[in-house]
Amino acid sequence: MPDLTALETAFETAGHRLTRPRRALAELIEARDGAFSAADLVADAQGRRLGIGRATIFRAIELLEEIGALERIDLPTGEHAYVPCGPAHHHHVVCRRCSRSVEIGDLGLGALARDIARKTGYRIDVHRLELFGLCPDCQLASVPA
Amino acid sequence: MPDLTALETAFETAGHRLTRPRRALAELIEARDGAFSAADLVADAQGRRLGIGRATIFRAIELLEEIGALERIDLPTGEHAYVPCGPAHHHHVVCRRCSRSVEIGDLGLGALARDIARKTGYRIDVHRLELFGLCPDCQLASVPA
DNA sequence: CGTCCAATCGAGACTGTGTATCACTTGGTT
DNA sequence: AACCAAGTGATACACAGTCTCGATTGGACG
Repeated sequence: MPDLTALETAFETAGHRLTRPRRALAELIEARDGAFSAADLVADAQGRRLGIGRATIFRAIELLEEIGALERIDLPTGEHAYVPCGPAHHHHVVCRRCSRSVEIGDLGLGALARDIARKTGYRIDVHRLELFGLCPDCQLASVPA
Repeated sequence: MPDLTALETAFETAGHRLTRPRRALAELIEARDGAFSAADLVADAQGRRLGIGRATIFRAIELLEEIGALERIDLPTGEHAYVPCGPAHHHHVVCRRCSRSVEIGDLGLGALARDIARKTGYRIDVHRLELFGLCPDCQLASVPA
């Protein structure tokens, strides 16, 4: 059973069935190459008449999130988006135009969080850093001068 | 017209009318002393039979956010919460039990963002850092040993 | 390779958050 | 006191995400 994409493999290695809808969704997500909303995925699936139900799409997203193959991003608008990623602790830089994103490592944030814990007295369990801007391509495209 | 709370003052100085519903909401928010959801505020208002419409509550939250007197927090659960704050750039540490929160300054994050921009080639416009954990009080309360 | 069943699915009802509309009210200015 | 733009409440609406349930299926096992 070769030719499994990263997300398909993620389903399998986490001990979940590799069903037809899940394969199709993995493909759609990987074809997007960047952050996407649940609505994007629903639209993609409907557009290709794959016959995949809305609930299945939300369930797949939820599952991939639990597995750690997908992470939820909170856009500045308040909407949710999801971006494929590896399981290690990291953060994302998301292009606000094309939604392509890159992972960045911890970059000293863990130490910063400890520092903040010490100063505030809080015990910090979770931190989230998200950065938004323009990717190199979109910078070029938006500076016609 | 003395005795204006911080949020009431925020409405006024931003050039908006200080109406009865807005005063009441400012009071409710300040009484909460921490992060709250829109639903919390709706419940508070209904509980006190203030006769304030749902739409008015959402409009007040939106307005306070524009003014910079309130900031939206994206909880790890995906829900939205709001926390009163000053207009300067800062971040929040939120207690996941009691929702009380403290502001922290930039703490070198601006420099970190520039560093990330250089490494990734992205032009970074917005960054958001949110930290969640237990405040000192809730740590005490949850360690009965 | 056929059986089997727990995992999964699709359809559609439902909940909750947030927005839009519109006729009515009111703060605050003159 | 009069005026009117800003604001309000009721209500309908749009959309994200969840739940239920009967039907389907992946893949394990013989």
